[in-house]
Amino acid sequence: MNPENFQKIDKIIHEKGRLGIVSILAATEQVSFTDLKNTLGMTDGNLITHIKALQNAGYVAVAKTRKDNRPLSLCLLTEDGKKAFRDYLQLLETILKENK
Amino acid sequence: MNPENFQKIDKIIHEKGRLGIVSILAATEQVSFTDLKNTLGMTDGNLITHIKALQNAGYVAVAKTRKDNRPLSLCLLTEDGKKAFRDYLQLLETILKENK
DNA sequence: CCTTTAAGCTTTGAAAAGCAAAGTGACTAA
DNA sequence: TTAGTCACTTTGCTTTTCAAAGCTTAAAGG
Repeated sequence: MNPENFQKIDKIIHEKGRLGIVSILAATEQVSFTDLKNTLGMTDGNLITHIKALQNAGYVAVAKTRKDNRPLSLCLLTEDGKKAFRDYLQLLETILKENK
Repeated sequence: MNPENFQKIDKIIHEKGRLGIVSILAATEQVSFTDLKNTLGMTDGNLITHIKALQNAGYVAVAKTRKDNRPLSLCLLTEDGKKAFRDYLQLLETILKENK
């Protein structure tokens, strides 16, 4: 049991909602705001707040495009985001192992 | 990738600080306030707040004893707490597997 | 045209959570 | 007696979370 591991947890990714967002982006490369919302069952306001937090951390980039004459915000993980997520998963695994 | 898993995460345990507390208690059965503080490197105020949150959730019990004429608060996981932690670890494992 | 409706975000403000500084109370050594 | 320390607790400030309401653009109906 190494207590330092807990302090190392990346709070940006660790949050429930954002963990969902990042997981989806890690699996799917590029996902729209609306798809994220529907998939995760989050409210608009909640989702955009978390996306902003991920953007501020430099983990997610948002490309504002249009489709069928409607806004279409495409979200994707940056390289930093991918690395942060890999590190996060790694750390979780370590913590899991220690707790068995 | 099952998005429901993220919503299932137990927020009480998921928080960084409390995850540390619960892990230690799961491994060590009974730990004093001061030992928790030193092991986790948390401030007094922060630690007691998290312990209270765990108590309110029914996950942790605190026995207030004395030793060498000083207060000694012994913390331990309740059965509910043990179960909640097991479930949490299980869920993390599932999430980890899905992200590989 | 001009209103209404809807999609797709954004803003906002209230509520909850996190955190450390200051406070308390019981002892203890000087 | 009083200054100090230990072991918590309280307090209040800051940050974060979250959903309701708002904004903007676009199509549909009259």
